[in-house]
Amino acid sequence: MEEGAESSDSVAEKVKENQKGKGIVVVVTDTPERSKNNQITTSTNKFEDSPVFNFLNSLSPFEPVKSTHITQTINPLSFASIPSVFTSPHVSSLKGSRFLRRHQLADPSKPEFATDGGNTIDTGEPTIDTDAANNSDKPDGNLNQEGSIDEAFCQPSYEFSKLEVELSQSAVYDSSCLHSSLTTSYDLSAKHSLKYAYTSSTFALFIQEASQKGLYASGENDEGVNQIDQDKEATGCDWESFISDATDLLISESPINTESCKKSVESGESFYANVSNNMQNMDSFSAAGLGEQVGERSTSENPSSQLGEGSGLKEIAETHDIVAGCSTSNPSENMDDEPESGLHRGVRRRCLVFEMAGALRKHLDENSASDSSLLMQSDGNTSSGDGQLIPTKDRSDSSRCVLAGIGLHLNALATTPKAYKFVAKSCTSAPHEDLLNNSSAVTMLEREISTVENNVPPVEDDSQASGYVVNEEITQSSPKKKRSKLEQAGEGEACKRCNCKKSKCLKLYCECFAAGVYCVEPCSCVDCFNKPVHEDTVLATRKQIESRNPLAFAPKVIRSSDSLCETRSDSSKTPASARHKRGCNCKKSGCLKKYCECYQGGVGCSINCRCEGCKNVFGRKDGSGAIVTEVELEEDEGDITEKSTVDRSFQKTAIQNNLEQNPDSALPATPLQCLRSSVQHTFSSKNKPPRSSFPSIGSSFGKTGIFVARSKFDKHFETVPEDEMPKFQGGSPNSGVKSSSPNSKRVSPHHSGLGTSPGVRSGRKLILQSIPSFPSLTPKH
DNA sequence: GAGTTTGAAACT
DNA sequence: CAGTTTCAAACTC
Repeated sequence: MEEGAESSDSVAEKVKENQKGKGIVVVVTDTPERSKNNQITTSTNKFEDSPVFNFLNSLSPFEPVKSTHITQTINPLSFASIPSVFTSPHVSSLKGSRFLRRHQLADPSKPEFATDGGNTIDTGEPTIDTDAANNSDKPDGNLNQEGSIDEAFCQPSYEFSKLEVELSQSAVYDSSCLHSSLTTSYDLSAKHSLKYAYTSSTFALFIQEASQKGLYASGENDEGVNQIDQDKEATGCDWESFISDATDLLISESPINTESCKKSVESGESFYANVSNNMQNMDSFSAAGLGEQVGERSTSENPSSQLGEGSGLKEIAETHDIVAGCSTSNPSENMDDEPESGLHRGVRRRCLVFEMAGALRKHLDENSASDSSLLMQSDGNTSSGDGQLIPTKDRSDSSRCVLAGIGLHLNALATTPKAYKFVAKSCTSAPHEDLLNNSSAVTMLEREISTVENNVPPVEDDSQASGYVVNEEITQSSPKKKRSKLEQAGEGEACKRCNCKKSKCLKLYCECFAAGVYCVEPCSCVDCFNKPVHEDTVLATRKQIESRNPLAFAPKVIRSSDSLCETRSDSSKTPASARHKRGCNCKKSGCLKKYCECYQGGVGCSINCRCEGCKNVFGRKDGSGAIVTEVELEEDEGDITEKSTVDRSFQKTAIQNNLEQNPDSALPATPLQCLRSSVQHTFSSKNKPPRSSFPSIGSSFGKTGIFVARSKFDKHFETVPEDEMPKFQGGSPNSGVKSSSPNSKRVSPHHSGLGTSPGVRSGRKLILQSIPSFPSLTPKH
């Protein structure tokens, strides 16, 4: 295998053989561009002739290894191992210190692709040695970096905004690296020029084969690409802007490549699109993983890498160049292809960038990623693969967020007016801050949704829909709502969230926390720990609280039967359908003020209540109002359809009863609306939904993973509104909990939920199944 | 906006 | 489980 001594021809032959063995190579050679390959080979030959090459050859020991690696690397499974091989100093000699740095940066991509890259390069041709060396170096660097990356990822979503710029930059940088790695790995002998030369279709084919062979990395990339595209269309605006900015910066930085970059960018999209199309098979997860990794890398990016905040675009540009060089392997080669390389670079950047974005999104969307973990694991990041890592990272946000808020958030938001407000706030709020806030808030929601989806496949669609809806609200409708609420209602609350000063927003005192939502700007809390940054803390606290009271985050107000409403609702006062799970202890408010959770929730007091002098408009404990007994509840449960009616009636009654009300409240335009509408309507009373109401609703969902169900709820809500709720509770371990309430308050809903009406519940049962997602909330377990 | 009231949550 | 304290929302001025 010692190629150094061998003539270029012999080397070429070997390369061919190796390529064939790989299979990937075959594809390349087969491609129409084969001529290019020839060219490349010639170039490589030239390169071989070069003193540098000779020098490298003199260092032959490395080369042999390369060849060996190649074979090994071929195995898709052997990702990690390969990289180590080439940590030779050669690279440095050839490329100089600069490369070293970059390598690290560039490397990140390799770890993922490392196997491929290493193989291709090594097998490919001796000339490539430098590249291989680079690659080899890269992997190591990557590994190290990855560790740092993880941490970076851990950063909360909201912080993410801060990092965005850096990320975008770094992402670009990384992306280029990734690309290079991909291309290199696949190109093998063909080399970079060929890669670039390849049409997207060929490339796609090539990738496909590779992917089939087990080149997950490629898959990841592809997905990333797809995601990117999607992201562009869907969410991506921000990302795109970021990316574009970054790219622009980069481009500007590297005058040489500017045009090419632009072109590449343009073509790049299509290119990736093609690739993505071909690659769709790949696990989305893997792609996500890449994105994360990339992002992480970029973020974590070694300081050495220089992307450092201020550092500069220059460095980035350089890195790009370097990366490009790496990918192409030899500067000389690049020289030939420079324009292309430039283009590719640009493409890479952009694509990568998008990938990141896409990956990130995916993470958000796809939290599960269990599968992806495999891929990720190959990296060192892997842990990411674990639910944990994922959560920690962006996803962390998502997952964790989800965990933290999990279903609760959405539920709460959806159901509770506050939630609604919350969303609106984020949307409406001022641009910058709002964006950030929104992002965080949205992300949480999305994440939750995504998590829910992940956890509960069936619901996915719904959840997604809900998620989208939420987004829409935020972006579009929310403002209106906010305004309307805020203005009309005149309540500053819409914007406001919590004002915790001593609880650090880690206790149920905090509405946000109770609702399973992170605190946002509008919050005037002090020393707030209810933020993505402190996800761990939040989760831990949650667990604690839950351990004490499993239903702590469950909805306080349980809607039991609608039928009751109808029957009893006649009193008009009773939204009998719903009851506070624990009941109230009002002594002075007469259950006529929001101090009373029952009143707040728009429900009548029940047996569970220990209130004194109850005058609850919605129903008195004594029974004057509509008090629902367990039996009644159970009976009520039977009718799903009734629920809707009940809700309506309840809403009406609530509205009537409630002096305060926001017209808006009644209108849940938001995606969550459905839930809200049902719920809110009940509360329609004021703009603000009673806090309890939110948390209760949201919480119930959240923990159990109900969240997911929520989407269904929303949809079905009308048809089978309450049933779900009760079920949850019933399904939830705690259903009994309520009963445990101090006064032996029993939660009627509970009853209904549990055993009741089998027929109706079938649907619920499904939901309940999804509920298990609850664990998902605490992926950390 | 500051202060008071209120009752849930948390603590003992 | 009961009593007390802490807390933050709701409310009042």
